[in-house]
Amino acid sequence: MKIATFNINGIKARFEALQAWLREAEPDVALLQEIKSVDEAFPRELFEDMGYRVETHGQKSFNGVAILSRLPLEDVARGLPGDDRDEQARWIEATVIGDRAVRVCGLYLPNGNPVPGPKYDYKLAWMERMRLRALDLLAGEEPVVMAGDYNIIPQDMDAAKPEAWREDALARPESRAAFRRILNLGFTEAFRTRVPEAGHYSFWDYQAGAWQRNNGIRIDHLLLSPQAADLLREVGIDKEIRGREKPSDHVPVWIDLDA
DNA sequence: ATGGTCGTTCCACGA
Repeated sequence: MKIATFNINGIKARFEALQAWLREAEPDVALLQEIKSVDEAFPRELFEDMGYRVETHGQKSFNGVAILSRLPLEDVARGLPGDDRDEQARWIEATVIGDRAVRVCGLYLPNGNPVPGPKYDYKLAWMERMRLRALDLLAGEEPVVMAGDYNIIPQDMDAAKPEAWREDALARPESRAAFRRILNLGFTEAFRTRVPEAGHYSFWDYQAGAWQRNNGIRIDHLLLSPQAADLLREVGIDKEIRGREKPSDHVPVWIDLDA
């Protein structure tokens, strides 16, 4: 079961590039972030015609997450529990029925800038809510994959210029600690556990020729429950996508599970 | 050393 996460930065601007990547990469499951679309405006037929089931959790203009799956989905749930007043569309879950059933969570974690401020407070509060949801999911003792745009640079080795991110919400010690609190529950960060070297990124800013200078950061992650980590076969980042016409500023990150 | 770019929606904001 190949599962990918991809922040597409707007479905209207990206559907052609997304279709091209799906045809080549052939993921069984694609967890999308920043669809920037309400559910009714998402061009679901384009993907259904390619054999994908489509589940969206959108909102107008900003945020929005989706699941594309060519395997059956069960028990779709929308929204991160823990705050009924939170109207931002950043979390979607479903159970994918492959050789094994895998619970997948697609997430778009708040950016949190500027620091300090209400957006940073929201980020940290959101991460605590995510930690509680992760704890619940672990109790099921089943394969769980939580994947998406975490807006977290886990370590300095995950940035080409770590000093440039020192005061940024993506790299602040409190942000990194909140990320580790989730990992420390017993999750495995799939890419880092298989690739120990620095210099692998998933995002390059549109500005200042970041791509051309390889000034990137690694902020898109897949976290595996112990039962999912047992099934891990392979990891990858589809870096070359970033060099194409009309790219997202993120590229797909994926895993292959024996499931 | 600095500024720089997109996407969506509407003429600004978020990243």
